[in-house]
Amino acid sequence: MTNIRTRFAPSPTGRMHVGNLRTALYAYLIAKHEGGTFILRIEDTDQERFVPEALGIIYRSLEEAGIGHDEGPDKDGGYGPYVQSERQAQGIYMKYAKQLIDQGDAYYCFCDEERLSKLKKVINGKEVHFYDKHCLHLSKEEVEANLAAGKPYVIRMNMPTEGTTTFHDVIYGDITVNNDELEDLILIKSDGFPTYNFANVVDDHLMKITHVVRGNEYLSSAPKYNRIYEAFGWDIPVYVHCPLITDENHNKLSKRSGHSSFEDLLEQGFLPEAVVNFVALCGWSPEEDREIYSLDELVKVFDYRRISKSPAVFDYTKLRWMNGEYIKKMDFDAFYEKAKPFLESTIHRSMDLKKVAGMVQSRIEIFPDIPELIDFLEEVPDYEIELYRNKKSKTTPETSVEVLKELLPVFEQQEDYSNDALFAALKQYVSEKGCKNGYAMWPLRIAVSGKQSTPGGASEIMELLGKEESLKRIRAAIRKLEEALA
RNA sequence: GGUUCCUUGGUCAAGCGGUUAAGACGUCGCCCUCUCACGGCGAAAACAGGAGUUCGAGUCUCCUAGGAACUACCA
Repeated sequence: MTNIRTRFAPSPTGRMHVGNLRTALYAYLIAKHEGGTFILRIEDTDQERFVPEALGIIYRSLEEAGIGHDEGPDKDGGYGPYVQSERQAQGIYMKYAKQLIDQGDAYYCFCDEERLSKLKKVINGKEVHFYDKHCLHLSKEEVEANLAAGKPYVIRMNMPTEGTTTFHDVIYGDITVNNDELEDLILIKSDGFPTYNFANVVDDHLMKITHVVRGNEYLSSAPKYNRIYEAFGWDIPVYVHCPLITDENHNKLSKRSGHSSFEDLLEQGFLPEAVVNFVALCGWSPEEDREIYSLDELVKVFDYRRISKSPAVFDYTKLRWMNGEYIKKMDFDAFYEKAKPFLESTIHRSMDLKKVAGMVQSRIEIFPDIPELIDFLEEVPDYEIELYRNKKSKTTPETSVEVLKELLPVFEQQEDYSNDALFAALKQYVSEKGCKNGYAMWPLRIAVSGKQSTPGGASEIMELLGKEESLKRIRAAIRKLEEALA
């Protein structure tokens, strides 16, 4: 079996779209599953859209995702350079384009914008372009004269107008189009840079890419690329087109959704492993019935033939769930380190933050969930006394004052403010009074937290708060209730 | 408009001619429980429609409908 070589070929124009992340992941998994080579190539042929920071984003994102490349701009594997602008500077693309011209498969085109715009049509509010092969019919002399005069030009592929072209995709099968649908696409732009179409084909061949993994948006143009391969007489790689990832409206996931890029997600408090896991399952499913996979496990089980054809909606809610699963499985110390900033920004009084972290670990899905869960530890929020009314515990504001007043001296005398000791004291009170746990626990919890639900119960909260603050809160609650009931 | 692709519950999806049509998220209910969460158990919820082929179709073919992508000197 030949060595599998796949590549991820982003263009440095901004943040890493989750669709791109998934493409990178699949390309990586396909290679690694077979012990192959994964290559990073930078497609910076569009100077206008190029943003320098994007390079850093690409490296950082791949690293955070754990998707390491074997070859790339920073790791020469003998197929460099791995940046297209550098390859362009070496004249690689022009050399191949000229070969095509010599063969009669491509031609110079001197049409200016004015002429081109006359070929545009607007159908249903959309601009539709087509090129009429005008410059194909230029005589050799005319071409020479134009070139000598320094007239700007592009190089176009001369597509056949009769017959059909078929290409094969592992996911979608055979796709056949009529050749008259094929446009004479531009190979080299007037600034001397290659287009994506051309650079991609040339580089994939030169870098011996065996499996081309890319988004489904290229599916309809794929037959055109086949013509280029054929004109050169090159082997056509295995195509793996991945289905689109869409938003809830089934449109291409865009920046407007607020979570379209890997960086967005990390900023929102998601763990990179969780995002990778989630994105792997967006458009692919394992043979076994299971959801949680580490990257290494994915490498083992990934079978690209199980990639699905239909587009997948990006389910933010499920991502949150999955992130929660990863958080619950985190080693406590690691969790604490990640949670610390959120803990410290909401709690300023002295308290055992590790205990707080422990209470919160099974209750959050992303780290930014922490503050609103524990804000009451810093300060009791303003609350309605109706909170004291609880059907199941059979409590009302009236029963609550009574209980709190009876409990106050108990806790004033209590010296050991550990959870266990406090809970024992409460149990004793409950059994002496002959009531249900909740009858006492509920009002006490409300008194010290001011919230309907809290991470941890009354005694756990009091342990964190300590004696002084706990008593202060109980007294304040009694006052609040008495005033309201008076 | 043209071309291409897609179509199983709200969402991700399994299924590859014979199943009570999995599972997960979400939703709801119950249990556990000092509230909530975790955990456990359970429920509601789907083969877009129509013709064929076949003893038998979610699975194969065709048509219709819906959706999406592409249709750039962007990738």
